[in-house]
Amino acid sequence: MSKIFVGVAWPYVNGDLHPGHIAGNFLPADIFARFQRYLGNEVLMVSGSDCYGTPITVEADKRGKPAEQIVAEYHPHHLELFKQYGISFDLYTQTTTQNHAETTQEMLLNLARNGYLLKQKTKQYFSAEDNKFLPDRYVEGECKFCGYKEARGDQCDQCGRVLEYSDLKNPVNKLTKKSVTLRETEHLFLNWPLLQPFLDKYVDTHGQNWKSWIFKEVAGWLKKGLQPRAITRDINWGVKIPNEKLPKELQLENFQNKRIYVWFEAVIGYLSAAKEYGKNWQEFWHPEKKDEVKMYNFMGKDNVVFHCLFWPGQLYGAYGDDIKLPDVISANQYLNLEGQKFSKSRGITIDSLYLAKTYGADPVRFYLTYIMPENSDADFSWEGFVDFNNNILIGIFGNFINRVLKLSENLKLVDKFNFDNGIEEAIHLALQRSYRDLSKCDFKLYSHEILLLASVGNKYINDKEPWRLDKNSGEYLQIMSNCLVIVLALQALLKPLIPEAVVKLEKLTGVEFAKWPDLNTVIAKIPEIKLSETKPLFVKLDPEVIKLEQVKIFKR
RNA sequence: GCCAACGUAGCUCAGCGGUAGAGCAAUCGUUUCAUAAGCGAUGGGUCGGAGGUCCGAUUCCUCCCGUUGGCACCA
Repeated sequence: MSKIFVGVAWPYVNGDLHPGHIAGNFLPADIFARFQRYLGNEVLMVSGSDCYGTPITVEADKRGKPAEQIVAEYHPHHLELFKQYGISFDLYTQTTTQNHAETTQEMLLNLARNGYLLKQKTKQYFSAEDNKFLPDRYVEGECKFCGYKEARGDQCDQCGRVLEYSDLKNPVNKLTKKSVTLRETEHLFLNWPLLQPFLDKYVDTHGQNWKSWIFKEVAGWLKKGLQPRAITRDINWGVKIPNEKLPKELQLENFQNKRIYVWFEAVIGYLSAAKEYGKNWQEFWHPEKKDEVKMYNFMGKDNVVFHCLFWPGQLYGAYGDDIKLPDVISANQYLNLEGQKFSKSRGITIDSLYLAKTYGADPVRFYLTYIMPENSDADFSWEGFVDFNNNILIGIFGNFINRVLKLSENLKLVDKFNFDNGIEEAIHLALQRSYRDLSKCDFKLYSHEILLLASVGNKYINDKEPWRLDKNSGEYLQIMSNCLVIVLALQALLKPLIPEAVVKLEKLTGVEFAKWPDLNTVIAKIPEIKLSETKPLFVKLDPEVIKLEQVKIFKR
């Protein structure tokens, strides 16, 4: 038995999560965690709400509420969503805990002690009337490139360019429209050039386990050379700087109005959440032998550099060889909706909770995996979903289960029978390939593999036409035994993907698999089968659903 | 602008140096055990564009076009 750490990128709590978050982060992580537990490994799966940073304060200002209240409002929404989708976290916490603050400060102090921090002056927008610095998001002005009047301090929404300070004309405070000026401010920086030799080596050894596009992207960053990066900023919402504990030369003026930067702090949640979970967290993060633990991180493509470079760099810089580093970075591209980006403000979205409640968590989980954006952006379309539900999930998979169970009623089953041509091999292959795909985090491939087996089953039963035979004949028993092994194999294979449906299926067949089985284990279960009255596992959808749901998205 | 990824049948994608593949959709045929599901067959692609390397390129190289992410104060 080995230990498996599953860390999922921490989402902001400034709004509800859309199906893209599920497909890109939470679902792959959950399938993987369930798979590992199913293998008998000890899994610790954690994540939590990323509570700090400007997106939260922006939302808070917009709504005229304190940031704490935004967090308090959305965090429970996320918890409810995970419950609905069966995302099996061992702990889903938030970054506002005392434990997280202490862990973050400890890491910062360690980095200072190990000589990886610098103090540097930078320029930042300053509002004289408020007597405070403003994050770039709070500043707007005219874009130098396209003339757009409401360009944000960091980026122009019209032409999409990243803006430097000199690129924004007539900058003003977005909220009060009073003009702002650039002023010098003092911050702590992480001295990345000092950590680059370590990261070159880390990526060289660990990058083999990553998808090639991730590896190439990270290699591109290293090739350009890392630059020092600020780890504190002028804001009042965040983890406080342990200023008095820092060496004199690193102490900051006016530190009461500064906080630790979110990019630096949020990832530390992987470590602090493990501590909060308690028990044997040290065995995950400080194992006696490094290869007793495998550490996996799941995220969207926007987060790659933070997990592939910055996070391992922070860990190594603070703890040296005394800490476990992430092994596998599994990042996904984005999910679009009906060919467009998800956008809450433009209404291009689906209420994730409604989706699972209305259509069932399992059909949605299966569909999202079937189209998972692993190597390129993918598209959720209602036509695609209904088509998948009716023709693939029910037509191929559900229907096969149903017809076999109906035909097998009242049969006396034994585990001595002969496999017909190709059946044994098809099952063996499905078990073997699914194991391989899940181990490599190729979830889409895994879902396709399973459907292939159901398809083999449909062809087989069609060729054999058992309904023409005498139910008491040996040949009938033989055919149905072949079919039932396929059903049991499907049941076993689908456990990490559609847990609720598998529980229903277990009740129908009377068989359970406590551990990921091999072919012989599946065969051995045949005599244990006790069929209950067969009921369909999934609900067929009226194609009218497509239009009804699309109207909700495109009503404006 | 720079660093990367992606662009293959109507749709979703696999293939990544040797005469273009799968699933779904479409058309035709067929079965009735099954949620009118299943099975078989057929049609459908100058593999984003232009050059280049090679006996041979969807597959390697260069450039271009389109989409996406990142580019250090969004994480």
